[in-house]
Amino acid sequence: MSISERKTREKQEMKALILNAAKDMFIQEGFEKTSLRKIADKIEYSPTTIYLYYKDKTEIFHELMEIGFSILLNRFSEDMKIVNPIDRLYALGETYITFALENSEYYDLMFITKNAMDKVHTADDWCSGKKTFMCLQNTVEDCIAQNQLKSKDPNTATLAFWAQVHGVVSLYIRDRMKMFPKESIKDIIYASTSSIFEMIKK
Amino acid sequence: MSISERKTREKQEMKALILNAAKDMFIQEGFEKTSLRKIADKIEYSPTTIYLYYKDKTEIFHELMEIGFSILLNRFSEDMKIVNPIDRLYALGETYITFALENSEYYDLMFITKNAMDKVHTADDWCSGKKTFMCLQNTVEDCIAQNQLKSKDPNTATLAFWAQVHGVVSLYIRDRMKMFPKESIKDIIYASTSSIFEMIKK
DNA sequence: TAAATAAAATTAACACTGTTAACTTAATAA
DNA sequence: TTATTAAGTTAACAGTGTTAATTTTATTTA
Repeated sequence: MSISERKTREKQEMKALILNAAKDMFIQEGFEKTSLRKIADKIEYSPTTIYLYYKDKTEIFHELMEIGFSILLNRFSEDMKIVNPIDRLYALGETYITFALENSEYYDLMFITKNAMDKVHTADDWCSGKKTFMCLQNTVEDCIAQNQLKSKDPNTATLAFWAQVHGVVSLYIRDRMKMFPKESIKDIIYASTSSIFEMIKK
Repeated sequence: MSISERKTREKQEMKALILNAAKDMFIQEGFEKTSLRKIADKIEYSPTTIYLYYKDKTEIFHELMEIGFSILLNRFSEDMKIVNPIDRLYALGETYITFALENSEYYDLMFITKNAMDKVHTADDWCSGKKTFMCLQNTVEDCIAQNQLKSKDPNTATLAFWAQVHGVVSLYIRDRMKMFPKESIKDIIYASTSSIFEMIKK
């Protein structure tokens, strides 16, 4: 039985090899500019070999997306230990922004890239994606339950907070902040979010 | 001198013909999936003819972006007549969201699409883009001057407000709101923004 | 160990893409 | 009417994702 074990292990290693090469190129060049032939070149295999391990290009993409979400979920898990809901909410926001600025290409394909959600249907896909969202939603609900937020409706409050942090980092990542002083952009990003935070809490 | 006049007019008409065909396809299919050959097919010209009127594919794209900004600027101009700064600010936010929901492909290429800003350098490009931003910035400054906002810093306040509306519509446009009840998404979008608005004003 | 089978990887090919160069057709000027 | 300029087309290049057929390699069976 050890031969089939090795086989599955080798299959896993090959998938990892492809994924790793793809990751580097996605991060540097983006999804569209990264071709399967370039990935194949990098790992010194023929382009079609990739199809023996991944159904198509988007499947590689989705696996990277899952990795991104598991990284973010990991960082969120630390914040979830904070007992006071409003402090927890603030920590989640800061973690979110820091993750986006440090892993902008991951963030890009998780929250911005077009058509990434096309084939996300089953509950199994998008799993850690939903979990990260639940961290935020539960925290907002806790805040409301403990009367720490001005808003009473969990849905609108969750979206408002998420939209705030997503808005600011996605404008930055997609290069729409040219009208702000370049040297202090990151400061402004954090400052604008924490100023909003001060206003939404009681 | 009337022949050269006609020539320049015909050139303009041809550009408009291409742009119009491209617009429809961009709006329905997006930038990447719209090929020059398909555009050429639609207007019944050969693909290379397009190059006699536009430098490359991105130049068509940028002209569409300019059109989008001029539409938005037009709607903003109406709001700018409102004398009370805080009312004006609220109107701008609502106009922004409505524009984004009604013209999502325009919005997409104006504020989300990757690399769209690559060749935007000169002050002449991006002109109405900057003007729309100035509407928001000036209004925020007016609000602060009249002590109608809790925030004192124009930069962070402007970004915070913009990020709020951009965040919410871009999550919607790029299909990241599957966890919200589908039938009431648009309501939640407007509700979350106006709830934030109530909190940032004095 | 040698032949048969299964798995892994490759080459060739298809139908696309944006873009350039060379050629043909139509319109203007001499 | 001929020479010149402009407009439009065809052919071609280098690239893309993907499929089918083929070869190479590894494993199993006789």
